[in-house]
Amino acid sequence: MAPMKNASPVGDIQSAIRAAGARVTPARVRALAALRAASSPQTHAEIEETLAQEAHPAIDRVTLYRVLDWLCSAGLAHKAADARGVFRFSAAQPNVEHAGHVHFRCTGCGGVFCLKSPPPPAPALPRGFRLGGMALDIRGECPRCVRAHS
Amino acid sequence: MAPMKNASPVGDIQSAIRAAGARVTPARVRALAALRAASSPQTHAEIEETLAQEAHPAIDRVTLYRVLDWLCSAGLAHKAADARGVFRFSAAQPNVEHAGHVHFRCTGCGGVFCLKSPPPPAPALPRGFRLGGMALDIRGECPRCVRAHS
DNA sequence: ATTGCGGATGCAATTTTGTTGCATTAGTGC
DNA sequence: GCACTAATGCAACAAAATTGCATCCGCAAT
Repeated sequence: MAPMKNASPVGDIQSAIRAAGARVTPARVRALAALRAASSPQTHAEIEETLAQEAHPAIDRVTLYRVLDWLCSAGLAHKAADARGVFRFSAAQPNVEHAGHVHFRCTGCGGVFCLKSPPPPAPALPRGFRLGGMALDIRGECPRCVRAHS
Repeated sequence: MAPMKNASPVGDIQSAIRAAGARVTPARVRALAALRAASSPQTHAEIEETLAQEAHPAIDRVTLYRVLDWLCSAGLAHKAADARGVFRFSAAQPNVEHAGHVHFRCTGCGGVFCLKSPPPPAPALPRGFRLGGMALDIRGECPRCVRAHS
């Protein structure tokens, strides 16, 4: 099993959730704790199984989906599809500002890494086009997957 | 819709399939032709819809899955999960380099436009990371949708 | 503490995406 | 043309993710 190294104090988790302007519920606390304790990006099923072994009341499948999506929209987690096409969730590293830099997505494990590089300037658009948003998607393999793959 | 510029001669496709040591069937020819004509990696559903509009007998959903997987195992196509977790297929050995320009996706009509702008330089990666690909996804509205929307 | 509001949850049902089994069809070499 | 078998089509299945709605509970005002 994955070693549980980075267990966050419950207080940190609660204040992180509260700081995002939402209610502190068991589902959110436990899901975020599981994400932070995990040593690699987890699928919904893996998180569900982890939480099921916790001697607390089980969390509904759908609720877990919604909690995970909320964590992402709150900036507390990242969501990315792995090589099999299933979503993997990982805890966002605290103290990192997520505007103004680029994300690297590992196609092997689905992990998201923050690069120091600033985002590129928007290219010139032809007449009439209206710019909505821009996403520089860098894909590749993280060091661990590079080793495991060979 | 995306313009169909890069249609391969049917003979090329047939010999490519034959060279892979397999039978030349309508499903394989049409699927590979659709992939080569596409201006961006296509999902199974998109390819299916494209082929359905072709006034030929429809190709079964499962057959298309198997054909696409076969094209990949034969080295004629590539398969990769996109950000939504859906597999996208693209023709291998592209005569058209799709790494040499940027795509603009209209959030209104879903159309994809190829911009002339060169892609930004790849940011420096930390040690151990292997760069797989880079996609600058620009979203917004195309001129027609800008007019229709206001 | 009590109460009320609305966000959060649980449950059922549905959609989307992809796979497996098997009988039938059709491409290819002869 | 004929036979052999890869390839197809159909049905059923399975996994992953979403939607609708009634109920519950965190939390702030009282």
